[in-house]
Amino acid sequence: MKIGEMARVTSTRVETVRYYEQIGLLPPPARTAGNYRAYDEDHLARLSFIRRARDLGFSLDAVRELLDLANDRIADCAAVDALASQHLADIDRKMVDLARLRERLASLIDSCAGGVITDCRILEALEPGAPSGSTASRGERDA
Amino acid sequence: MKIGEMARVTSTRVETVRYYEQIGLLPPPARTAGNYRAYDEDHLARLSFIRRARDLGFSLDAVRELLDLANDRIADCAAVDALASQHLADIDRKMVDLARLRERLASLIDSCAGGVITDCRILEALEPGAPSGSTASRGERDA
DNA sequence: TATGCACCCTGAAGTCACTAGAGGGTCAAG
DNA sequence: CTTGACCCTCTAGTGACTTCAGGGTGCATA
Repeated sequence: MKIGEMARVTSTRVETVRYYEQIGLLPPPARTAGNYRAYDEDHLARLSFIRRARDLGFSLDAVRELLDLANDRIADCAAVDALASQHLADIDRKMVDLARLRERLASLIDSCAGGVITDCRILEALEPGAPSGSTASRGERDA
Repeated sequence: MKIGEMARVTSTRVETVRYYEQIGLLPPPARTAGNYRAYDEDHLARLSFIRRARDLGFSLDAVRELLDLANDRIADCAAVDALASQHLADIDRKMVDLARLRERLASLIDSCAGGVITDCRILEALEPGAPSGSTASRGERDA
C-alpha cells in the first residue's frame, strides 16, 4: 500500500503520515524499487490507532504512551484509564474556560446597539478605564 | 515607564511585550540613555487593549483589526460586532466539539472495568476493527 | 516514442503565540 | 565596589502539523 492510499483510508494527509514517521510515531516502512513507501497491515493498524486517539483529542505524547501500553499486554489497564481520565479532566477544564469566555463575549455583543465606533460598547470594554472582565483567567489561556 | 512595570500592570510577561513590538502590534517606544525601553501612556493603553482582547480569546490578527477599527472613529460599529460575533461562533463551535469529545471519552472510560491490557475496552475502541466514533470531526481539529 | 498527469520523494521553512536560554549591559543600594 | 534586580539582543524551541521548492516515478494516452 502506497502512502496516498493509506492516508486516504485513515483520513490522514500524506504529509502528516510522513511527519509521524519523522517523529518516530510510525515505523519507517519498506520501499519499492522507485523509493516509494510500501506499507503493510501493521502500519495501517498503527496509523488507525493514532488517528482514533487523535480524534479523541489525545496529544501525540499521550498517543505514544497509549501505543506503548497497548503493546505491553501484561500491563495494568489502570494506566490507560489514568491517561484517559486525565485527558477528560483537561477537556472539562477547557469547557469551563470556554463557557466563561463565551458569556463574557456574548454579553459584550449584546450591549452593542450599532452606530459609529465612537460609541461602540465592545471597544469601550476593551479600552483602558473599563473594568477588566471579572472572570478573566490571566496567565493561562487556551493551551 | 520601563518594560517591567508595564508588563506588571497589564499582567503580561516582559518577553511577550517585546514580542508584540517585534511583530508590530506595539510601536517601538523611546529609549533611555541606557537603551531601556521607555513607554508612555499610549503604549500602556494599547497594551491593555491587546490584553483584554486576548483574554477574550481574540487572535492576534483579530486584535490587530480591532485596534485598526478603534482608531478609525468614523467606521461602523457593525465591523466590530461582526468580528466579535464571528469569534463567538468559533467559540460555540469549539464548545460543541469539546462536548462531543467529552461524551465519547467519558463513555469509553465508563466501559473500563479494570484488569489487564488485553481486555482494555479503551484500547479496544482505538484498535482497528472497532467502529470509529460516529461523531468524529475528521480533518479539522482543535484549531 | 513522447508527453501529460497523478502520484511520490527529500529537506527546509512557515504557522501561532509565545517561552526559554545564552551572553551580556545598566543602575541603584549597601 | 560589589551585589542583585532589572534590562538588552539574538536565537532556538514548543505542538502538530502545513507549505514550498525542486525534483523523481509510473501509467495511460496521442
